[in-house]
Amino acid sequence: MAHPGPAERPDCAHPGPAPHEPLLRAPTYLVAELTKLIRRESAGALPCADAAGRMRGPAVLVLACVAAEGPMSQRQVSERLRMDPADVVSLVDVLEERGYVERHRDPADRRRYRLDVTEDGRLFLARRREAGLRLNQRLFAPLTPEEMEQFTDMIVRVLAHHDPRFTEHGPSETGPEDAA
Amino acid sequence: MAHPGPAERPDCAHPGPAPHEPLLRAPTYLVAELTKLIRRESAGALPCADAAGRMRGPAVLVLACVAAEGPMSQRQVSERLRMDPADVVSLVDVLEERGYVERHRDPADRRRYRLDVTEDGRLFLARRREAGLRLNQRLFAPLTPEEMEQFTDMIVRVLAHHDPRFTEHGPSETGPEDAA
DNA sequence: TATTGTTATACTCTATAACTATA
DNA sequence: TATAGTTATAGAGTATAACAATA
Repeated sequence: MAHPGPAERPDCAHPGPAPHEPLLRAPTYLVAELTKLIRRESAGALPCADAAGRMRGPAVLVLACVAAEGPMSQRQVSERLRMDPADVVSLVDVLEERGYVERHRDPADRRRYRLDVTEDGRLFLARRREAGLRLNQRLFAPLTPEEMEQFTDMIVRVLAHHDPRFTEHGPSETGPEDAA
Repeated sequence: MAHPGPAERPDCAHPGPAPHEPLLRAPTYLVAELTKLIRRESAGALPCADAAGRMRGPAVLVLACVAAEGPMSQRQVSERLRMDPADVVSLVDVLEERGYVERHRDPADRRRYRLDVTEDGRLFLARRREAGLRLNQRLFAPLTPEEMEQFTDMIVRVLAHHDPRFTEHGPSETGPEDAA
């Protein structure tokens, strides 16, 4: 075929450039597209350290959480990361199998585990973090460092407005209702 | 009051409002959290116009695309929205079933369809768009209009750097490699 | 285009076991 | 003790979205 252009649209010469205008300014659409871009660019760019290719986003998140906040229970992980407790189970399974965390029963409350990061876990996390920095540089190359700062600040502010996890000083009493 | 706030634990150093610092500044993590927030806030806030609850994100996207850029083929839709052609099929099925678009064979090339939006389709889109605006106001309440503008601009710039669909004047020859 | 199937993620529901509080 | 209520984990199952293989 000669060209894949629209047959009967003389005013639209180019085959597939930009998505339609109204969407181009819809923040939720843009965030969704950005997420898809991140997914595409992340593929293969981050160490997964697993023949089966596990150790993806959520698993790394759990590992980072335990590494940063010290020994904690699975319940606490699920609260910090706002993940479903049911999903944390299998993620910790993977981490434990890889030797990145260890499950010990908490003697104070034997219902819960005490998750401990291993040295291997910290090593993996360090490698992953470095790869993440390179990825970010590539991903957000068009933004100046100041803009990058503004960008993350704005997201944190939006998140904090709806989610007490992102407030500076712990869960506050003010919520989304204030400005709604 | 159903705040899923972290449980107060006297034996834990700081019972833990905010996720750990390194993550708090990682843009890709923040974007992922923002996406989850959008999902949560969107639930029930947008008209789905379907007993089965279809007409979700992707279907509306396809409808908006056809509505904004005029009659086009499914292949063109998949290119504009960077969706898998296989997924466009079932989305158009839903839209057709709802009476929002019509499939006509393109007389110029009978292999492809010519998708046309119906009046019902435009009506639904208008309602949906209005609900979307209200949702955005609630979602991004902490940002000033200027910041909102900067925010969307920055995302578009980042997207354009990796994806020719988002360049102003159609697919250009310059790509991510230029500044990488 | 269409069909079929796979995978990742997020969420729902239920079950079991261990804890807490109280009579 | 006994009883009831709560919490931590586990497991099965569902829904959406992205994607691969093939007709």
